[in-house]
Amino acid sequence: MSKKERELTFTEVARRTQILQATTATINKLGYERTSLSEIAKEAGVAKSAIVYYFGSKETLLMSVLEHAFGALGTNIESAVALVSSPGDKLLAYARNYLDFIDQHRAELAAAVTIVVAHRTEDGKPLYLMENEDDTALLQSILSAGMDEGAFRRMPVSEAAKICEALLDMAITAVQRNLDADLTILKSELVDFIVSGLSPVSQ
Amino acid sequence: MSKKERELTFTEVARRTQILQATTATINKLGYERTSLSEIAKEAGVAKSAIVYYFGSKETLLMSVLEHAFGALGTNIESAVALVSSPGDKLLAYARNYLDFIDQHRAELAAAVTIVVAHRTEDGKPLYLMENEDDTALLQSILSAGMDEGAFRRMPVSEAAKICEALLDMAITAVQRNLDADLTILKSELVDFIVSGLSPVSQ
DNA sequence: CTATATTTTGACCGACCGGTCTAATCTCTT
DNA sequence: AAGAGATTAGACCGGTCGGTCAAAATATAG
Repeated sequence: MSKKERELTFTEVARRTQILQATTATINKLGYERTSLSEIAKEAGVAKSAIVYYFGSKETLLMSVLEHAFGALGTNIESAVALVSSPGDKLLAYARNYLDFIDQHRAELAAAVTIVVAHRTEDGKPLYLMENEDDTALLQSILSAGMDEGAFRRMPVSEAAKICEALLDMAITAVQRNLDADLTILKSELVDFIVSGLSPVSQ
Repeated sequence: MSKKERELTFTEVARRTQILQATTATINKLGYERTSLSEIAKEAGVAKSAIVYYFGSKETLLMSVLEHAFGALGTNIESAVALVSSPGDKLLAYARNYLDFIDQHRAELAAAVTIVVAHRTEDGKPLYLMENEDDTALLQSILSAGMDEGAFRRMPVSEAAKICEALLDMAITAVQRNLDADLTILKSELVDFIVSGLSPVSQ
């Protein structure tokens, strides 16, 4: 029963989940810089070497937190967008699901964004400066289709997508500031501003 | 001729300027995490202890970089806004000066924002999560006046100001990604989006 | 020139980091 | 029960960090 044969043993899954959750909690409690392997181990109630045993390195652990959080967010949005057909509705579904998901998964996303903002790759670059076009592919296709059929005003699709993402991400920043923040007003105003900013009849 | 009597000796000003510039250069070259006192000293061509001699601590040095960059930005915007009278014109002056200043002081602002995003205070909180309402006081007053006279649509002033700031800050992120980035399109689209998003006749 | 204050340096310190290693323990299979 | 592999804990390592310190170098003043 070696590790190679069985992909995931019971204890392995349990420990990994436990450590991932402890990592999220530690990041939200202490911030990125103070989140050392020792602190995560203390939070999880295991030895520091247990973390390395299950994740190989701190880097891998942090990337696992990212995959967990953003993977769920992406899946959620994709299925929500697929339920409607017009670009206007798709954009609304995208924005509202994005914001609602943040609202409902505060700890995971706050920790994930803390990592994205603070973690550096070997060459010293933070992850948030390395986003590629693929990350906004769905949004870009919605915007592009909407501009073609006149639902949105004409503007460079790449810039429009970045603007929408930047606005939606404001909700995560708000949660980072205060995990219990009331997002009601912000969510509503962000959706309104995006719609208004893309409106073809404005001015 | 003690330091207490004379506020700023000649060599003191020169060394401080030299070290501040070396700090900016090192941050943009190596990123925040690798910017140690040793690296800054190497870049400046002085001993590590000379930095501590002139700035007291790394923390104070980094805060000095911030004051230098954001102080100049704030002054610039304030005088530009004061030149026009209508809220619509003031908002345009605010946005365009903000973006042009970024365009023309890329190194200083990229380094400053890198610090704001990555540096942690004693309690582990990053500076960008500690912005207070005062930072957007001017913008809020412009937006408030514009809503009162119907130049902008009605919406919560605090949220509107945060949204505008977030959009304008996209230009700094672009510069952080690439110090030589062409900001022409982004600047223009950001101004358009802000105007469009605040337009009272949209929908 | 001498003495006094300022500036500069490099060796050094304690703390903490991510990660390794070894030995002990636990959990199965037989 | 026994042996094998999986799991755990804790001591330990090399390296880097921010910062200190005492001495050396440099200027300034009388």
